[in-house]
Amino acid sequence: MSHPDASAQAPAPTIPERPGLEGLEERWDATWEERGTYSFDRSMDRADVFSIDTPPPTVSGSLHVGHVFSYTHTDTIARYQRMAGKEVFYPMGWDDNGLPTERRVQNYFGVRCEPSLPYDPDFAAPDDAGDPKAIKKRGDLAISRRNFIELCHVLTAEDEQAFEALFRRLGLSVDWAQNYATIDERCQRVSQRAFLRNLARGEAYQIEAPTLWDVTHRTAVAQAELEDRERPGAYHTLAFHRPGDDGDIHIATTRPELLAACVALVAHPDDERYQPLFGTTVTTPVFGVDVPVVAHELADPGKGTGAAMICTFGDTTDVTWWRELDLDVRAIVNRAGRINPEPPPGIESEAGLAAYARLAGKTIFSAQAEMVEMLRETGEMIGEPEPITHPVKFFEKGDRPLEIVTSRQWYIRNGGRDASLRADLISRGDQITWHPAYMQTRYTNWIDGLNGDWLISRQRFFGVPLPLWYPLDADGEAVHEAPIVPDEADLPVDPSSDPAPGYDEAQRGQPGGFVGDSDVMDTWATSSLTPQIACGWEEDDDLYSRTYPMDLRPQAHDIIRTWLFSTAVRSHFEADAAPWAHCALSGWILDPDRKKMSKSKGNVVTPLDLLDQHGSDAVRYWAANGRPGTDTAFDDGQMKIGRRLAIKILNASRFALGFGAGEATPLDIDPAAITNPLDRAMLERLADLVDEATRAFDGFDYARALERTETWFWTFTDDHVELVKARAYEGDEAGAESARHALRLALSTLLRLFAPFLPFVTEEVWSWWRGGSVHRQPWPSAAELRAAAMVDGESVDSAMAGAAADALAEIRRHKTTEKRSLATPVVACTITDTPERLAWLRPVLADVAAAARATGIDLVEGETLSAEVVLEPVAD
RNA sequence: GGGCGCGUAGCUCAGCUGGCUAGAGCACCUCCCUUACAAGGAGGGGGUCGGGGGUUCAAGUCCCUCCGCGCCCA
Repeated sequence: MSHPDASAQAPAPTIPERPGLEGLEERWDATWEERGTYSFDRSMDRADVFSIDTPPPTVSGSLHVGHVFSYTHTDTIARYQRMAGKEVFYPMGWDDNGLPTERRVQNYFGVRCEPSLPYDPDFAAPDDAGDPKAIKKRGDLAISRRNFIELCHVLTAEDEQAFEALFRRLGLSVDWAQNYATIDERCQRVSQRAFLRNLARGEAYQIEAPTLWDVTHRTAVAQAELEDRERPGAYHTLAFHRPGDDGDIHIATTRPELLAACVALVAHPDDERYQPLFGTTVTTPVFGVDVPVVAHELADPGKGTGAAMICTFGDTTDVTWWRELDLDVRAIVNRAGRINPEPPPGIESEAGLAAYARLAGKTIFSAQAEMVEMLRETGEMIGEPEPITHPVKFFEKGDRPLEIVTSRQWYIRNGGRDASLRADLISRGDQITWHPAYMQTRYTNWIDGLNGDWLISRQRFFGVPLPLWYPLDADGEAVHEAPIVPDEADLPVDPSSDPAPGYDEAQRGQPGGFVGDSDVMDTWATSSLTPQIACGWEEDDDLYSRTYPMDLRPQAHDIIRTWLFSTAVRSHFEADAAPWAHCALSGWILDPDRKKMSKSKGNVVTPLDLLDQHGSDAVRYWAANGRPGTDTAFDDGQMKIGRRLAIKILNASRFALGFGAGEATPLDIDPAAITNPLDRAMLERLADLVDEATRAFDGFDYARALERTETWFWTFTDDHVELVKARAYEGDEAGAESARHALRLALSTLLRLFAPFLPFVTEEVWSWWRGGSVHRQPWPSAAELRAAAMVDGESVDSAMAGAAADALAEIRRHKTTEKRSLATPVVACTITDTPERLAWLRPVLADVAAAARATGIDLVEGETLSAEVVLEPVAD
């Protein structure tokens, strides 16, 4: 069964006198919506479906040129697959989950999320929303998490509409009935259900451990969210004391403020300077704490003095040392990024306690200054701090260096601690075809470099809550080892406002009662489930069976480590399968200075302006020229060329359809009428083009398909159209009909080849003379074209078309060189060429002569192509 | 420091498993209103394919090395 848009009757032709591009976007978007041109037909079998795991754009913010770029790539593939016979499942999602939205909602409404508050069903958005002055006056309103999330929906709904409008304008062939939003009820349900199943199977676990911590956002962050930034710092050389009078050991550190947290000194086992000291004890400066000297390969003999202090915890290496060397914990930094008021165990001397008191409560920054001051006072700092620049770990959305604090967090296994899972996930990569192929290396490398499991709990509000409660013992302490889980049928739940199963809300926080887990899940813990969400996992079995695993994941290459990898993890656990057959990694848009375009650099062009200025087809043309995986320069010159191409298609179509138009009967294409050798040679070449474009698209190389089609089309208009023009207008009946039917067949083919790239102009022209939507037509068939080019089972040599074009070009060259109009009649002409090429030329010579305005052309055998041309004398 | 990618005309880029004199578009110069299109057409100039070395009958293409740029990870 085919889509109704495919089979509609061809109308009587209506060809505008002066066709134009203006207004095509609005008109055709409305028509497609009305006809359901892109709606998914869920009666199709899995084998006939092509399903796309569309990236949900972050709704808090705006779409930029990069979105236009990469979403167009996917759309060209979607449109090709649809025409190639697949029913395309092409949903859109909105990513409204997470920090960016949270911040906007806080600021816009002047509210603060307080997860301990109960849900207030009567809460209404503050009247002074969007008025910063009024909000500042009244202060932030504390509201429950569920109320907070409701406000997020209010704000994101507006953005979602604007995003949809832009994507429609761009011509994405998305089925807008398949939308989802990562914070909507369905996504929360899927996300919580997947977590519960991970938990039940032992793939999710909680542990109290040192954790990377962002002190600004007061949340734990995962390895995938880290980035290194170069920051100024300084090596401070500190003197540790050996027992008795054995002298000092000097160590260099960039974080002297953590001296109070020092639990050991470390050096490389092969470092001869320190070998005698391993196993001995030294005393820390200022605090006078005894710490062991230990050996570990991660200590770098070339750095500083070769010895380093291990603090709990200054960086991830400290964590490794602490774990592998079984050291004490002496934590001094709290979750607000300040020094704890109470001294850690081990600081006992009066002087040590007094020194610690000077640090207590200070920020990291001022603690460092204070510490340096104390070291100076005691003379235990050697020389002056030596300024350096070094990489410091940051949360990618944070602006203060990460600290490490010990806290209880939830994790999902991802191979970071398990070699066999790691190997399984790496080999999942082999079940996916990567476009371009080298991107798989990044996936493999990322997994290889993992150093821990995936931390998914976040101490934030606007996310999917962890669906967990904990019983409280008789003292009112949470029993974390015995989490209470909801029934799947009750999902989604919010433990901060829903009571734990088997308990009454009144028991919340009471000894013997329960407490809800107040954490939410990492955004990626939801977006890693987009295939499950979009395909209706455990929600719509029928849809799921027809769409999952999906065919294509398109995405940007910078989130292979996050989105792509985490999706692979979830699918591995949930379906024991790779989530998709293909993934296509798009590049970035660079500005003309070859820098990545970004808002902060102020070089972003708004997409709507671009679409207004150049037209959607023209912008799509530019985007589709960006090859898969390749960064592409922003270039409005390319958009102008795209616009010119679209106009050329209108005009060429007007010519090709001009014969017999105006009559009340539809224009037909009768292959039997195509008898002229030049027409047949053209169709042979067109068949080659179809083969090439098809091959390119099958390899997801849309850019190549476009480039070949475009080149062919310009040659077609410059050469073939000029060569057949006279015959089409005034040739004998058979010759004229052959030209006209061949032109229509070529046009029908070209419109379909261009349709994935230029959906508006091709649909416009299609509507002049054909029924239904071009976007539901079958992809052109090279075999049909070759069949149409045959007469009595014989085909012609396509080289005839080239010979004719070359001969015509030779005559044109003479006219141009003599500065005459191309319309100048030729009174005598002799063409010399090889016997082989003359044989090609002979059957099509009449068209060449007519196009050259020559009364006749003589042929002479020779070595190479040349022409002697006598033009009509210039009139006096 | 490790991994990946890139470097071809002034600009943006094609050039696939090595094979005619290295291509396209834009820009530039000259010419042409020709009944689809002047938002067009015909022609022209412009490149030691980042440097060096190697394999080969043959290298922009394969190998090594160096230089420069970008990204990812330490």
